[in-house]
Amino acid sequence: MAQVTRKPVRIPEGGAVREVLDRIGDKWSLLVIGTLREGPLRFGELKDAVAGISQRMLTLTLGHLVEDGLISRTAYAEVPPRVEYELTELGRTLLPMVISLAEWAMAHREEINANRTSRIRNEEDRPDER
Amino acid sequence: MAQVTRKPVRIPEGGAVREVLDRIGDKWSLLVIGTLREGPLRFGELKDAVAGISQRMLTLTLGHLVEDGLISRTAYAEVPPRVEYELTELGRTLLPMVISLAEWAMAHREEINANRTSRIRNEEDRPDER
DNA sequence: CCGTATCCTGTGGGATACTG
DNA sequence: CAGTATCCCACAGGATACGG
Repeated sequence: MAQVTRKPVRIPEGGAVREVLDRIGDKWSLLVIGTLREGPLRFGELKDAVAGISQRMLTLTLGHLVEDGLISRTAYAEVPPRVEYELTELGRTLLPMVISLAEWAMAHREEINANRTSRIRNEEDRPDER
Repeated sequence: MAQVTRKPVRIPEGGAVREVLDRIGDKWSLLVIGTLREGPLRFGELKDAVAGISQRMLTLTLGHLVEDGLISRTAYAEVPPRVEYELTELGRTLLPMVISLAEWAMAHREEINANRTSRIRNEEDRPDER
């Protein structure tokens, strides 16, 4: 997702979709939201739960989501600092889709992989058909 | 979405979600899929319907989606070439989520924008609080 | 009309090191 | 523990021109 830098893009009305996709359609947002479905989590817990995410990206992603009002951030002034992130009302309205998407992903992963590798094999089998 | 270049990323099991998100979570895939909800469309029609997409990206996106078996491509050997794209069975199973997502986007766009701009204003009001 | 081939830039995002 | 600060570059993706 590059060069979205607020182009003119008049976009009749489906623009709203683009706009929101530019927000939650990045590499980690949906994953983070889905991870918070059970309840609040600390920074470190999220880091562990969302496998593969870097500290930097978790910070940034959380920042955006808090900014957009999808999750809330609560910092407890304790000795080892503790910060908890939790879905807001708004964030929770997004949850059903995230969960559906995740389930769809799990259910059809194999099929998609099969499709694409079979197609690749077909192309490789005919070295020069152009 | 950069450097997804098939990292090792062991990811316990939510990896399936990452994998699928890497496919349909790009800038245009969901938009294209949503646009095909009514039925088959020609290349040019898609280009017009998906506001803002470049010819190149439409070609690439369609290519991936066909590869993954989410949409089908039918070329008619006519004088001005005609090519139609249509959701496959698999692709249609994804439609409910895409539509929900789009509706959610339209419904909450304002709210999200309000959240973020109010926050930005707060920061700007205090020019030097660092 | 439907692409494909190039070229080129912006930026997403990882790695690493440092603070309160 | 929970970030911030830098550095850095692979690559998404726009613009443009050409081809069947």
